[in-house]
Amino acid sequence: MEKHFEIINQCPLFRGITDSDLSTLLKCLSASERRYVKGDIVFMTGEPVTSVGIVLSGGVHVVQEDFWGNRTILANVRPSGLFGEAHSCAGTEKLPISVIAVENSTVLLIDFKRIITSCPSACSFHTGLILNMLRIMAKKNVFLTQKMEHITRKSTREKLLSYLSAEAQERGTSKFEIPFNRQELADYLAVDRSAMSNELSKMQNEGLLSYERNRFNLKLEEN
Amino acid sequence: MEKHFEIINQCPLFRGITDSDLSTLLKCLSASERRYVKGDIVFMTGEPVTSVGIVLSGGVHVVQEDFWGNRTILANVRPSGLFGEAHSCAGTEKLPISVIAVENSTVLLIDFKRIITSCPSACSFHTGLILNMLRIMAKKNVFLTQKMEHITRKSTREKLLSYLSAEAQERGTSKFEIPFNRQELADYLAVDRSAMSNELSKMQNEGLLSYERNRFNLKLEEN
DNA sequence: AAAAGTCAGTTGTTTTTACAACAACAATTA
DNA sequence: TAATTGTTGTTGTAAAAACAACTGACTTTT
Repeated sequence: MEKHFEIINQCPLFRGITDSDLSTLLKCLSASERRYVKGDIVFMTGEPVTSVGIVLSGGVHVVQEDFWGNRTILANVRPSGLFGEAHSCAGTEKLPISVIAVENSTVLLIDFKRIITSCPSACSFHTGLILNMLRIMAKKNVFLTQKMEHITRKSTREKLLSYLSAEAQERGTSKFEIPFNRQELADYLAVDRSAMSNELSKMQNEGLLSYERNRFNLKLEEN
Repeated sequence: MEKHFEIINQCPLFRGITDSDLSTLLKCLSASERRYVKGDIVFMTGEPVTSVGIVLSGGVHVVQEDFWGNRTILANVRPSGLFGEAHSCAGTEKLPISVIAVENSTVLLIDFKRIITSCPSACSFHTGLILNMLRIMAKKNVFLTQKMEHITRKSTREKLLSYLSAEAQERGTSKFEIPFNRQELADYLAVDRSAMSNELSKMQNEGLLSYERNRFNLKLEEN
């Protein structure tokens, strides 16, 4: 497992924990390293999940399969990436998703109870780990809430304005750059790219805003 | 503050904590009770937030105001309801939302740092509190992720199928009831009610599913 | 029992969006 | 430099969605 220490350290769950402590901590957590070959199922839909996973090598997909068998990839997790934290913490009884190895992979599994239960030897790292976990989920929460805010708007225009407005406010200026190209923005807002481009054009004509590539400028009134 | 103990106890943050302990705990947390008159601002957009709030009486709105001043109500928090937990935990520097008293209200504010920092007297409740917080955020996380999964679909049909499919899988049966009426479902999926009703009709005609009021039955193939 | 209210489905119309195809331009690579 | 690839904007068309208005079934209130 030692050879993966670098990867593990990059995982936000272990932020602030030194290499020398890591070994003790992992033992204390009874973390277990598992190998999967391409196509293997790490977590299975419908089953309960009690562990969080960290990809050490290879990669896994978080996928969802609907009633009719249509499969959607929800996430692509790469080395040092975390998965299953929300469900194992929330105590989900039937996983609504599956986790599948997309190539030969190694994964570190940690029983969630172990993370939140102080060990008999009262190792001081649990607290740090729990706080890391808290922060990870809080950030994801904020992210999802913001995105939801944009996506729940009915029209493309409203989605765009909601998103651009939020960017402007976060930066505290009406001139700003966005971290997406058009296709990425369209995917983020769940709309068609060309329709979105079109809507941007219209808004520019109407004097609501101006832009060039990923530089935007929001305008109050028409001036 | 004692008169609000019942309300506080109903807050998921204090789950598992007895009334007799509550008093000690609140003191340890330096929880402060604040009064607001209708229209007062509890948290202000653009400012950092370091506390979580619990509504004791009255009620607050979490609102978002965009660049052009259009206001949206994101949440309506009633007594025993929690707000600000994700942002105060994530360390958001500029709050993207405001919290406003919709009537004369009392609110309990707790500094987030106090929650996550073990007090000198090593009161044992912090751990419980932190775990409650973890679980609250994890559940919200799961909820948001699932909803996002449905809403990011482009067409009304896809949104419906994604949602209904998830319900069926969660219950482990193709016949189930949903906890929404049509208008609520339409709001949840961010689509127009009549258009949604229409789409449901079409799908029933096509033999994909059948329904009556809020009882649904998903069907494999046409049979 | 009548009246009012709620809820779901239906229809027709208008508006919006997706989709497809292409042109202009920029950036990258050979 | 030429060729290739990627990105953005534009246009036309077809499909989908929103919107508005109305019906009928069922509930609750008076």
